[in-house]
Amino acid sequence: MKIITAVRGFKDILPGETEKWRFVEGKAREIFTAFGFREIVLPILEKTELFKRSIGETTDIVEKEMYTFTDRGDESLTMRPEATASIMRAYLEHTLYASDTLVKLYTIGPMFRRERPQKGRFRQFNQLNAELLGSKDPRVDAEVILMLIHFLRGVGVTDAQLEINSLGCPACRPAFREVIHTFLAGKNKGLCEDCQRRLSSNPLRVFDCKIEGCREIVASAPLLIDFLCEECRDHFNEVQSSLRNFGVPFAVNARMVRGLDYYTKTAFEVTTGALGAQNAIAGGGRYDGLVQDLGGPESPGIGFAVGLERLIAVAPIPDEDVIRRPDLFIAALGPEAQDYAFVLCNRLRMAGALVETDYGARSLKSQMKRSDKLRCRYTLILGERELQEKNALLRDMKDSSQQPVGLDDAENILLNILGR
RNA sequence: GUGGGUGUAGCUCAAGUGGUUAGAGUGUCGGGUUGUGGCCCCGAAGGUUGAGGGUUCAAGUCCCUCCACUCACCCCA
Repeated sequence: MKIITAVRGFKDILPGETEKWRFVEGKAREIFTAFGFREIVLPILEKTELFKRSIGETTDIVEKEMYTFTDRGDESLTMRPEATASIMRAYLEHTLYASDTLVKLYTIGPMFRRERPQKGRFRQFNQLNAELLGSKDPRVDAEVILMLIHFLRGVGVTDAQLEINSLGCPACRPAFREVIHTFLAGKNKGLCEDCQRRLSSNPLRVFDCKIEGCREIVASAPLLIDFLCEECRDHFNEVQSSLRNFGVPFAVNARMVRGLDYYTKTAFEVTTGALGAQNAIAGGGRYDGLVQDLGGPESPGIGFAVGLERLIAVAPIPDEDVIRRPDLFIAALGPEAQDYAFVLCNRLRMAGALVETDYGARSLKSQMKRSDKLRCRYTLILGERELQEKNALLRDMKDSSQQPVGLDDAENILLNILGR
């Protein structure tokens, strides 16, 4: 019979990997907490309308990547493709803005997008999101970015590149769209097919094209940051000076755009060379109009998302740092010793020690081999002779030395040796 | 959605232009040696060669279809 496999693009995270995930999540909680962020846990399923309104009807995510279905009550539901929309929904639904003007939230969990799987891209993937609502101070932008960089360093990622840009606001962006559209329309023959299409749908996207011909044209194109309104320009400058004050290295990439419509002003991306084409491990930006678009009060916000699969793929986390080695292996020979081992093993576990044993009545050789493989610190050898003499041999795996342990108070002696 | 690459044991890979019973290393299990594990030696289990069809006396090998994985486009974290 053929076994059932996981759905395409959906991955199991196996022991050996899970420890790294817990390590990264722990680091995030520790650092985000220090910056005053509180955790929020959100549902995976939302009304489809939420994503259409926030991400944008004509974005790729909404147009062709969402897992959308009609449930038994004839309601259109969608498995969230990102977290910001849900956070905004909860923010409004529970009027979180009423209790404090500044709301800082983070969340960790799976997102779903039906794309073709590829290196660093899955249909279910996990994101770490942080959002700060209620301030449009540019120093807040820098602070959020600082927190992100600090976190990445905390998990060992030090060679990542931070790029920032300003996407303008409803005051200056439409005018620039006209400028760029006019500019490109005159040279549209040199553009690739995709970019010809983008010309009408979203001209700003042409800046992001990797095709040589398009890049050449774009190289001489006017840039949005040269057309920013005064407010946006000042904001962007202050974000940059704040980042410099913090000593956060960055580069301005005037061609960076984002795939979600709600971004305004500051946008940023963290990339690494080790991931192939999917080189962004984190991205985010400001979204000053989003809450209002969803029917709420004026609440400027900024946030980012970290792709955890990608981060864990590049973060240098050695196994030794995160996987707990067993303290002790009890090798028992014969039924009586096994009975004894069963009791001792579990008593030690209840006292907090990580203890392994073998139940198969197998040879000492086999049991020692397993002890080695599990990299147990100590091995306790317990045979009939030892039972009669009321002791057992405790072998230190590091230096091969061994010492007898009295059986009458083996539990205490062992806990003492194991440092528990 | 569009291309390219790859599918043989749990894992990494072999099997000249089709040709006996599809092999090896590693891992697993058992045994020998060892002062009681590591090193070494012996043995065993483990395969519908991704699936289905076709060509042929004969298919892991050639052809077709499908599937999966993978990389890239696209998009994004």
